[in-house]
Amino acid sequence: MENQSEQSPIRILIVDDHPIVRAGLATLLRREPDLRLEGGVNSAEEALAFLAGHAVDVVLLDLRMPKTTGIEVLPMIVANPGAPRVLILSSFDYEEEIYRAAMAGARGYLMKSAPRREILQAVRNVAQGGLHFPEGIANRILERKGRPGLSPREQDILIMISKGLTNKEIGHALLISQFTVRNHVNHILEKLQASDRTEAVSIAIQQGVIAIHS
Amino acid sequence: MENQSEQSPIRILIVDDHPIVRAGLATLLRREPDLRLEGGVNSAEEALAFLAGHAVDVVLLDLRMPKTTGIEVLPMIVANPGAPRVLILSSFDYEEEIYRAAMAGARGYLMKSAPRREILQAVRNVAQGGLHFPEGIANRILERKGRPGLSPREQDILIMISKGLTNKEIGHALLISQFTVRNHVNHILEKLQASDRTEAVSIAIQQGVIAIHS
DNA sequence: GTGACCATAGTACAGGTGTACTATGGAGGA
DNA sequence: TCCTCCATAGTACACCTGTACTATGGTCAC
Repeated sequence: MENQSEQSPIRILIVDDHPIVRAGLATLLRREPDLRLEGGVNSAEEALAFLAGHAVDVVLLDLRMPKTTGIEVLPMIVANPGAPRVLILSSFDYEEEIYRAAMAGARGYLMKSAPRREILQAVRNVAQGGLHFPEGIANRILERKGRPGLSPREQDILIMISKGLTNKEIGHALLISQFTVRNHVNHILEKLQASDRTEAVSIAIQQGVIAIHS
Repeated sequence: MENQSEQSPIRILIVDDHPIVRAGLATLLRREPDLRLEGGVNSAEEALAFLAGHAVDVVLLDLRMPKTTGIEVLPMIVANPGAPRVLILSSFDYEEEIYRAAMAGARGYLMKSAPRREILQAVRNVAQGGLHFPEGIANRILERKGRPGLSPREQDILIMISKGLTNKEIGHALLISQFTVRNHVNHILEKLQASDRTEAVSIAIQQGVIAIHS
């Protein structure tokens, strides 16, 4: 595990549902003698199947994919000892997403808009056991660590708020009192530092706390 | 303008701030004998500069870019006669974005997750003067055509709503009465078919009517 | 110039929201 | 055990919101 470039190459799997991105990464990685692209798949399911049959050092994982998302397979990939290191590739820097990825065992986080040089550096860095989280993001994660996250109940309620339901309607739907709902709402406002339910939804979508429903 | 593949190749410019995506597209396009990649730039400004000095048939344009966005340069690219055809490349299918791109003169709209085959087909289609909007999207645009869009004033107010301001605060900031603000809000709710201001923000972010502020 | 839309301003009222409290019971960590 | 967090439930009150109206003046297209 010292100088990989003169020993065995770093074996890489790309997991991304965008053919263009897979092709771009493949082109980039193939130029490097110390890196070997073992495969590219377009879903979380295929990634698990591939990993069952191939030895891989680093998985480049897209977070936003149809069906099973990157954040969902991440724990399954890194679970057993000797598992590949996972480097997240994302289009966004939604804090919540980065935070969850870090907590779920990702070894690094890269924006797809990163320059080629940084991508190669991150792959090598992660392969050698390092962590690669971009400048500033680490700080933001630490900031967030102090603040508590939303509880499951609070998340449920926030999603219903984003759909325009009133406290009374939410209480009815969840079979709890509207007063309880109001308490949860107040906690949500505190935690997100929002001044009202509308700003809370805005912040939550922005931070990736709740998904943008289509 | 008949059979391009046996005459001059289709000249292409890629405008995208993601190096990986540019590399992937370049790899894809270079394999095709009837397509010629003239260049790849990473911002709207560079695109205009490039187009001033090079003849190009098709521009592959990313909508989401830092500084000037794709939607902003689009009119500048297609303005003069003999201008290249523009094919939008987006990561999303936000209706509002597609609609605005179509209205601003784009000849096609592609998701980055589209298969390679479809991308090549779209490029050739657009180069020959055709339109390439994916299934379903055309219908959704037509549906939307019936509905009026938000007026500039309404957009201003919606953005302030998303930041948690009350009607009174918005009125004060915009130097108008809170009653006027309330009227605008009601029009926003009608137009977006939202049940309250919170759902309006949720819908607006989802549709790309207002940006996700960072 | 007539109609359509936009931006402005107002009134009246029912009902929802946010704040500030108190309170209980369960789960889990130190 | 004690403390914290979570989920639950309630009261009281000031204020905000959404609805339903009316109304005026400007712009722009037909």
